[in-house]
Amino acid sequence: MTARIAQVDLPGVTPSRQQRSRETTFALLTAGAELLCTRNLAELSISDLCAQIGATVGAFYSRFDSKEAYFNALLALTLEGGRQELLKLPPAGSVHPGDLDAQCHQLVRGIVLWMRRHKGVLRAALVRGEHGANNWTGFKDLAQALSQRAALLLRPAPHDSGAVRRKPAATAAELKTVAFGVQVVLSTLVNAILNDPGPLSIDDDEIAERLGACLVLLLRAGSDGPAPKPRGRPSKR
Amino acid sequence: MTARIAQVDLPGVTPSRQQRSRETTFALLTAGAELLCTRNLAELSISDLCAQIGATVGAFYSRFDSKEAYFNALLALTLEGGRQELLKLPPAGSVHPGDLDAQCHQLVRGIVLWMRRHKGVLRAALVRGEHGANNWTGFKDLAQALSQRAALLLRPAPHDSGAVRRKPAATAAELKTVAFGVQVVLSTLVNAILNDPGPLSIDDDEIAERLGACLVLLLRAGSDGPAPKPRGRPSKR
DNA sequence: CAATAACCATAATTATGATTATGATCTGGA
DNA sequence: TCCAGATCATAATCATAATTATGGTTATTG
Repeated sequence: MTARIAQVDLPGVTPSRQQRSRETTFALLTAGAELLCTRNLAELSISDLCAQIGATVGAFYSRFDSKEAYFNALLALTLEGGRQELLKLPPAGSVHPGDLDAQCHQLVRGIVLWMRRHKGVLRAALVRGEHGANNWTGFKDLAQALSQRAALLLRPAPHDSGAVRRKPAATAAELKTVAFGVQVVLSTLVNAILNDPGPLSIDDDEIAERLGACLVLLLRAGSDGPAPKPRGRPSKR
Repeated sequence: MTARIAQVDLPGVTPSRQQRSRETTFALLTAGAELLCTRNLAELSISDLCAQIGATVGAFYSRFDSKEAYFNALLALTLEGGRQELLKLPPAGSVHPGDLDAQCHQLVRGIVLWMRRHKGVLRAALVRGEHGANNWTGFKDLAQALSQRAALLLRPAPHDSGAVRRKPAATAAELKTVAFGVQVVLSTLVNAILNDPGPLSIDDDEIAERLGACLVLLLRAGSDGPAPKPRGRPSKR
């Protein structure tokens, strides 16, 4: 999404055969991402969008099959960028146990920075009610990938330090703890983008601090202590 | 919202002068809450809504000024009910320090149960992009009230046990910690309602367990240890 | 430098659903 | 019981914005 005015090959997007159309396609996508910081998807009319870049609806429909296809493309590109960027966090593959704290903070901070940069598209996508699941699965995939990433924080890669004090593989319970931690972190950020309930907003650096710390607490509590004391009957999932 | 077919006096709602209309008003509100579990607000057409209860659009518009007024009323009633219900949680006003754990769990569980029961309206309200702030402020108020409530958990009411080991009033830092904890809990639940990202959904009892435990961790960490170690420059707010 | 296909602008068309107009039918108080 | 509202049903409006139709303009290619 940054600078590559390269081909965009996605369903519902007419492939460009000339440089000109590649540019309008790109311009439309970029302008949309920008405008979605203000309006939501329903409020973003095709003609507004086109006016923004000095084009007309005719141009739009010669590039995209429909408004939905357009937004799907925009979202797909955004998420793909996110995958690229986030899955290299935290940078170091193997860490010393003591680094858990720093690594968590770094991971969360990376997520926050990415989300800030894509507020508009993310909000629009998250708000889009029901419809085809095509939409939300992309998020789930990303979240799951992040979860796996975070699991590595807890249990460094098997071939790591010589010490063999812990089993190399994380237990199922630990995996669930990690997944829940990621759910909490992402949910808080998503809600900050959607509703900004306060006290901390997505643009406060402190939100990254606190969520990082929160993740540390959850991971630690889940890995040494027993599972959070069960009450009531067992739940599903 | 439960059984009182009493007057509903809200802006945009025409006051009923006959029993009949009181009933249709109530039926419309109830049916809307139900239908919103499936569709979102945009997908809920007035005629669908009316068909649902065997009425027609004429009836609707003789009760409500507009669709927006209708939903505002629905939301207002829902939130009012929430205030009534949630602000009596946790039941005991004064608690022993050791009860923090149990109280947190109870508070969170209460919130979860309430949210489950109002999924539809809550989702619709949360999804409603931008527009007049009339909407979201209701939530903020509730969240803030909950926050104060939670603050009491941390620091029991001043006139409590004879022991004077802690200052009776919570520090500003502690209040912020509490507010953040509430933000995390509510955000996770809101996102569970909106997007159900997993692993835990709003209908899993385990989500209440884990969030309760999470709240405990956050409160404890914030009240004894120093604030989460600051890195980078200080943030706003 | 044509000729042909891409590309795009303009001006309809269409679909949807909220809102209103109009007149019947009901209700509660006298 | 009877009637003046109150309430509701039906059938138009209206507004909005997505989508299409049509034809002109621009780029590639032989």
